[in-house]
Amino acid sequence: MKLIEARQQFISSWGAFGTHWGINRTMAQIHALLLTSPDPLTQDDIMEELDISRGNTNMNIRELINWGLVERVLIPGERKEFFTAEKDIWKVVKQIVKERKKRELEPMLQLLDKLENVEGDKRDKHVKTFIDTVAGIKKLGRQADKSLDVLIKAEENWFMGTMMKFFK
Amino acid sequence: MKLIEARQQFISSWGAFGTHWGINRTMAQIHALLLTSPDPLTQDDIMEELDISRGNTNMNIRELINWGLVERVLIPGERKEFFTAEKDIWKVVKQIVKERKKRELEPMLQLLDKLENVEGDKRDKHVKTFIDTVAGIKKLGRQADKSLDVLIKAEENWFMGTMMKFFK
DNA sequence: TCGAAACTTCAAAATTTATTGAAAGTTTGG
DNA sequence: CCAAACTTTCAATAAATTTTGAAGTTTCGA
Repeated sequence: MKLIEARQQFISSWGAFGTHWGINRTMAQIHALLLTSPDPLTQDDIMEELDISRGNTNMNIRELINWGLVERVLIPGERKEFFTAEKDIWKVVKQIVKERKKRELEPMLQLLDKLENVEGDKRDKHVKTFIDTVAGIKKLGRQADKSLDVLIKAEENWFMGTMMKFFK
Repeated sequence: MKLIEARQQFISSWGAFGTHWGINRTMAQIHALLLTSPDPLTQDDIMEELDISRGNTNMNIRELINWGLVERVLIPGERKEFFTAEKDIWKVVKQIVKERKKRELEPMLQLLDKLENVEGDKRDKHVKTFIDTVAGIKKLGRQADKSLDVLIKAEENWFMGTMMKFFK
């Protein structure tokens, strides 16, 4: 398979993959493009490669920067801004975990705390089922939260090495 | 907070939560409704509680059954079918991990295997960056795949207990 | 300070995804 | 076997999301 073809397939699959994870297709494709690009690209490069509009490109680059996955690069003597993606996949994973934890897991845990204090008699099976379900999710959620904190701080070699050894 | 209100909030939040994870709102809401329901419900109960159409309800129940999160229950003397959700959250998590691994991670790894065999000279930095990126994702992906296999087979107490102790 | 290049914004349009509801299909009990 | 009760399907519709592109703003060099 030729590079051009392989790269296109990677970009397109990464985009489709992203949509299963609540990330929009274009954002994932821009990320894939930058991940496989040896040098930083300009907004115009990205527009052209992916055949998307200026506005769309701009918005999604900005969003990738918010996620900490892409950064602006200034190239001396160039007026335009260039963009580059973090290539160390372990760092990428940690960054995504960190953001999603903050944006999704933590608010959910806060909500569950509130919901657990529902009024009513636990002898009522409706009340009991509700409280037990919420408590169960909360317990697992808190454990996951702590485990993810460790992952976020860990070095790849240590974390993965230990995981593999540990779980044989 | 009253039960009715708390439950509505739970259902609605679970639905919103689902949309960030590639699960449609209604499917997540039906799941939340069943999770917090002490007894099995019929399709009509679900339609009424969530105020959605018969077709929509039916499709999403079927999808939840495909995911292994909900099952049909036959109640003696009743003509209608009843549905109930697995209440053990650890089992729910394992089931979701198992399905997503199969549906998403495994196909992605297969693709990466193929893409890594791109033609070309590694001294070309475009080729090199592409191969290195793909290889990096693949390596981490394979490790994640194995770790998830362990999780899927594990008991909650063992797994979470070890995680917490281990990572202190 | 000005002008052009670069960047950002956002309302409207296009696309994608979810939902409805009526028709077709099944199952069950008499 | 028939009719009633229930379930499933799917084309049409509605809703949500993404994309566009042109107008507006900022930045930089001369």
